[in-house]
Amino acid sequence: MTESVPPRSRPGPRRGLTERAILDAALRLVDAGGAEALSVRSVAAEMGVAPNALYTYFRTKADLVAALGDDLLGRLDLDAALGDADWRSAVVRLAADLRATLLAHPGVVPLLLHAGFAGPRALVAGEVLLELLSRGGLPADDTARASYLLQTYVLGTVALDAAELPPGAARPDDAARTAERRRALGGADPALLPRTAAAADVVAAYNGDAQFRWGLDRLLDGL
Amino acid sequence: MTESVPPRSRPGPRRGLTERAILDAALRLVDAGGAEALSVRSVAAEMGVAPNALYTYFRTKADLVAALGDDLLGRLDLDAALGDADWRSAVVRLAADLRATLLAHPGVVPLLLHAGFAGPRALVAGEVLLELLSRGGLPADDTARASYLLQTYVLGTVALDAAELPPGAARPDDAARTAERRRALGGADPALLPRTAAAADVVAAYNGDAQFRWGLDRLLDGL
DNA sequence: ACCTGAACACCGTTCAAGT
DNA sequence: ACCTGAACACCGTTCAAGT
Repeated sequence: MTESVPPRSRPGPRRGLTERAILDAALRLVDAGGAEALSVRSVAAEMGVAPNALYTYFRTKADLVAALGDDLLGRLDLDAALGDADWRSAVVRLAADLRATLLAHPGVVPLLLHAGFAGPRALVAGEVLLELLSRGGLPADDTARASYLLQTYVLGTVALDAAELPPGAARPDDAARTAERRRALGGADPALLPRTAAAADVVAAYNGDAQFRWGLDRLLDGL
Repeated sequence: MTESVPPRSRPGPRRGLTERAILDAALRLVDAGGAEALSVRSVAAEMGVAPNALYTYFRTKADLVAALGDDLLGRLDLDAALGDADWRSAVVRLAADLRATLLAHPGVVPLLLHAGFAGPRALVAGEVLLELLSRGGLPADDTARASYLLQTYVLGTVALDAAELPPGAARPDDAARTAERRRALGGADPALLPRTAAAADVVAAYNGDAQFRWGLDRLLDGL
């Protein structure tokens, strides 16, 4: 009998290969294996296409990474923050949302930090933060600087937390966090670093979210 | 006439290839070409040895990167901070030193963020920060959390700033910063992002260091 | 317009061998 | 102990060609 069409491996368009599907596949890979599991070739393999097929949708790998990061920022619930009558709790809500969204995909964090926050979704989120702060009645210049301050705080926190999260693993509980912090102290002699040894217990005893909100409150108190 | 020893390309030990020299070469490459200019092979080429020669000194590239980051933290002037009679100005001094040290080598920043701050030099610097904060008379638990807060702030600031610094270029002045911020807004319609457009001018009008110290002061006020 | 195959100049790392 | 040469399984990207 004559061969019918070979399953699917000839040139030409395919439905199913879209920008959206590529970003979903990329996020899946990063979630499973961390930032270094993301390559043009691994994404292509995940989608069952030739590596260079992706260049129809993204000009370079850097563009793909930027789009992946911005896509994540597009998932923030900006309306929820804008709808909060109290400006300060609205800011806390937005900051916590950003933190949770990024830590749900810790492998993306180093990619995002390297790429910067210049995508369209990032700009919109920044605009919302400025709106919320302006409701607080700060002097105009302070609003701009406070926005920058808040962004750096959230990013710094997320960066440090994400660096501790091994790819593909479940979020560690408090006990695991404590163990990890102690491990990070490594072979260092606790007698030489008495305050560090003590602080590791204190910080680890709070879960990351409580620690995050404590710092956020201190920061808002200073404004 | 008979050939004397070929210049130097045979197996066997060489003086000049040391951990220190490797880190210096690596830093030179990162300074010149950014984080992606750092490869095991590029460092080896810079030193005139075979790529695998480096594996005598570092088990993996990740180990080399971690050592590079920690080496930078070892350049902090901890004694200057400890010698400052006023605890608050000592903290500001240490934070500014850290920021300046990292931004002097912006290409290292993404590497450092990914690797975390778990090296011996990082631990010692953290210990000093805790010491300074404890002089401030905070409750013991707050000292630990304030230390974490300060670290995240400095890191976040540096990460955002470093993402804007092109590798190999001179530190941009205020005019260049303003132009860059406007460019980052890209094709975005300023009418849709009115507050962002206004804030870009405000933030860029301050140099990064003044902005950094403003945030640091707000933060310390909240403690 | 959208995809494939083949190729280019790279990677990090390992292994056997030389000094 | 310290280095080289050669090889392995990878990269991102480009180019010509097929539908």
